[in-house]
Amino acid sequence: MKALSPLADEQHLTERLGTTGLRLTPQRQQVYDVLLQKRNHPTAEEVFIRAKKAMPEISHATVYNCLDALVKSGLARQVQLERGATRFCPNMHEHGHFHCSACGTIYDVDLPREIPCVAVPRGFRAEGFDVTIHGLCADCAKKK
Amino acid sequence: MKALSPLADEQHLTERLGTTGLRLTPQRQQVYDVLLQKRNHPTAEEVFIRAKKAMPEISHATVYNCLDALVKSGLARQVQLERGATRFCPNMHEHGHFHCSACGTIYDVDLPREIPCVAVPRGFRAEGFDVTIHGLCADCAKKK
DNA sequence: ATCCAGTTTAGAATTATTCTAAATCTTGAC
DNA sequence: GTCAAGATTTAGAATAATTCTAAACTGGAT
Repeated sequence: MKALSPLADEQHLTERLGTTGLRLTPQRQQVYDVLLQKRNHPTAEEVFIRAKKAMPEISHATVYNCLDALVKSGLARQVQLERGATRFCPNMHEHGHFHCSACGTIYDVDLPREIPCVAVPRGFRAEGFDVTIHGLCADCAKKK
Repeated sequence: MKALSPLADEQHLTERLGTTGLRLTPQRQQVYDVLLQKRNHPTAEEVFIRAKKAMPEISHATVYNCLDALVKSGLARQVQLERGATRFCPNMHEHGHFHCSACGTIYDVDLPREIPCVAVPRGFRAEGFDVTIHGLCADCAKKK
């Protein structure tokens, strides 16, 4: 019998990965455990360092691969929109962004007039917010 | 008399930059014009390439500097949260993120139960959304 | 046993961003 | 006007983040 991960529910992992045709591997389990163990929104590099402690042979590329696998199968989120270069926008009116997950294009979208108030923790001072919607743009939705 | 930028309102630029103690320079004006001319959420590299056409001696570092200046003085937004490494989060419950602009820490925050519907353009298929609030966390707000 | 697709590995390559030091420009004080 | 201080720009080096590559490994299906 394999040692069960103390954190990740193996069955759940296998199931979720399965939905995207991906396998549960020790590395993916390890990376997932790292995310669960300390929920401080680590970077890929931090995940790599922490995963390496338990699994010294794990490589950089594998951590990226595992993170992709987790994100694709809905087990983790990228806090940032996408990897790669930062994008800029001169539209300072209140608006949100729509990010097409197929072609990567970003569109401005209107936000509803009524913005509900988000409760921030005591002592926090909110200055603004960003809303990003992800999905498929019209062109990519048609092609599917 | 200096050639007036066809797009950027020089007075407005000077004013906004001034609020953060920054000067209006030809490079900043150029970078701002590039953003205004084609609003396709370009990366810094794209801005560099386009700015170079009108101002061949402009350097990479200057483009980054100008973009920073524009963002700091509220003339442009970074579509992504912050530059640098992408962060990951295993919390798949509906929640938003609070990003402290002073220390960079990211906190999970609850979203209101009532999420107003955002109208996406016809044919677009929305799959999910992200909300990020920026401001100061309690610790950093106290220090100010 | 063999094949196949998926996965991992080390390390190279590429891309994105920041840093450095010198040169240039502005502004305000004299 | 002249000068010093500080801000800004520049080219290019340095660093950081991410992706790519080719070879080796794995586990399940034939």
